[in-house]
Amino acid sequence: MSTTAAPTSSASAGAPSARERLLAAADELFYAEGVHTVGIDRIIEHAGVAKASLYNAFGSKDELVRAYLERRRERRKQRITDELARHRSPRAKVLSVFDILGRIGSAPGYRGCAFYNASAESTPDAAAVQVNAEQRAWTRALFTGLVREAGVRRPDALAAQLVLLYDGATASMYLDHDPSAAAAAKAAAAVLLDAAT
Amino acid sequence: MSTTAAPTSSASAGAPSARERLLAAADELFYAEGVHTVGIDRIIEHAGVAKASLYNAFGSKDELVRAYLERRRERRKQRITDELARHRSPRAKVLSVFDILGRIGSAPGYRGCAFYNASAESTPDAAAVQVNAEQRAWTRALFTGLVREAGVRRPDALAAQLVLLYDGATASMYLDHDPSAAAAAKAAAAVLLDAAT
DNA sequence: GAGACAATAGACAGACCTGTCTGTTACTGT
DNA sequence: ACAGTAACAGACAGGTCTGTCTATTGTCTC
Repeated sequence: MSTTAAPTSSASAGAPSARERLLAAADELFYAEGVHTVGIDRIIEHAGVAKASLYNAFGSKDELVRAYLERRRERRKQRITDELARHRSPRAKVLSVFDILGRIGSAPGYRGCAFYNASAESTPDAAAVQVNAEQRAWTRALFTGLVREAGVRRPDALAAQLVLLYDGATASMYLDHDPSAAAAAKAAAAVLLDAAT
Repeated sequence: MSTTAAPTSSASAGAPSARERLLAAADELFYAEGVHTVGIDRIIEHAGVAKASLYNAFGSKDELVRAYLERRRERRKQRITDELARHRSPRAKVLSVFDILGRIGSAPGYRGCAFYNASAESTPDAAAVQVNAEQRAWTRALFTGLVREAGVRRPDALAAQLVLLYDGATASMYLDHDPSAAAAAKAAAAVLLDAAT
């Protein structure tokens, strides 16, 4: 016991733990090729870790998928809240979300929404479906709050439309290999916002 | 030879051919559970057909997936062109597309875009990805043409936004189990259309 | 130095998948 | 009546997948 660092996170200056290397490998391979296509063996090989370590740390592949998506979810939330803090008006905050989307979609190796993709590959009871639902609820609540702050009469209705643009931009950037969909979504969001205020 | 009906389609009054029963089973099972989850054995059992008949008719599972998606694609095109013929103005035609979407999303067993879902489960060289790209190009061209008819200055830009709403509504209806997303998309489309004309 | 502990490599079981192949049955046109 | 054809049932091969288990190595604390 004593003050030994927990094995689930890296020691302050040491090499990353097996758990973290597994998460990094999962993040890379699952996103690039899909949670179904990528098998356990490729994950552990890429992480340089024994199979028993994976099952010791996560218990099953499904739980590894959950941890992979949860980490993405936290990252996305952080990125959005950080960006929102840089703007004052609710209008600018809403529009800046689409700027983030554009930067995400321009990154090399972009393959669309990790949550949607993992859900589409899974059975309805899988962890991916749960995490996806959580992420969607968070995004919708975010837009609803911002739109309400902007003084829109019926915030739910406009927020739902902004979510449509958000989802649509995500899909279009991926399937059409065209990050400009985010800018189109931003322009549409501006029109809808102005029409509602 | 002579005037024998081709084995690929049913005789005028006879029972459906093995090929058609396979397509019907594929349409049902692939859409409901995913092209990866559903194996060959379940398809042929559901169709009441021998395995050799499947490989004789389609050659591989991937080609069965292609045929399944191509059929869906034709059905969707037909449904939209039929609906468009019932309206006069380009504006009404555009908006009616979202009415169709709402009816599709309200049907029991709706599970989102068959093309996207199959693509997300497949490797980039799979038939699903090709058919998906074709379907997207068709939809985009449809909107572009209608918007041009409506006299919009830059039809491509508005058409891209309508595609965003189309994709977004498809995703939202599925993931949030809420067909009203189509109505929200229709309302947003009306605002964008009016702002552009 | 000794024991505890975490991680290692890798074999293994059991299930599932695609695709091939053999042999049989039923129908259809001449 | 008979040849040709389509479909049938089902075994089989060869591969992949998840998850378990054994046995070994290295490291850290007392």
